[in-house]
Amino acid sequence: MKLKPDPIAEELADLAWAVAHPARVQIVRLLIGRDACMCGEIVDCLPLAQSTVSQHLKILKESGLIQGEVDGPKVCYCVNEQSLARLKKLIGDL
Amino acid sequence: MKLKPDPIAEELADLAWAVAHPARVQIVRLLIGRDACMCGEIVDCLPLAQSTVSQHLKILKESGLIQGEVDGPKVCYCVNEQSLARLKKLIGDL
DNA sequence: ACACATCATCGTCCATCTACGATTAACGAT
DNA sequence: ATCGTTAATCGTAGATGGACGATGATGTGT
Repeated sequence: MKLKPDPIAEELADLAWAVAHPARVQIVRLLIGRDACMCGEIVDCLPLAQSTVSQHLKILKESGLIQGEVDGPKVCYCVNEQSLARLKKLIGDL
Repeated sequence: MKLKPDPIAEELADLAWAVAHPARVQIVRLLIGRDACMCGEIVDCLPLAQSTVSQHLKILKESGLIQGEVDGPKVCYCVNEQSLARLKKLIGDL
């Protein structure tokens, strides 16, 4: 009767968690819209301190939804299409 | 350049937040699978205390994803198809 | 009225989130 | 080598989440 720990439920929860904050939703949409974006631009677009944005980026990175490429002193972020597709599928299949 | 507070980002974040926990994902799937379910059954299916499950149900209810109908001393929960569809659309449109 | 069952709420504890300023690390340019 | 830029990390503070047991509220049945 008891449900077992469900890996898919956890995967979905983790991905959903990544977008469970307005700032992170905006970051993801920003990256989708622009295809790629430097960290500084993202900071400029949000009413948050640089360190706070960096934390949100870290959360998104850990979820796999986005990835960052170091480009000299800058970091260029873009969405990970596979993870995004995975999120869409898991939600869509609910 | 600054993004304005985005109502849709907040709506998405709120709905995503509702399913940003494995137990809540399992509850939602349970309700989808059974179409409707008493609170007690849900408690029996999860390895959590009754009060904890009740809290998760409250969160899901506040998000709009599920709704509960009082049926005597029991409460029958079911998914709110509209909210679920809304979540799917918001995620799908990302 | 009373006992029982069902579920919500309260109080508590610990962990994590969110936000910030300050600092550090890494790189380019002069 | 040093300075300025960029971004991550550290440290901190306050708020919230998640878990539980205990209690309260509501309704059913005897």
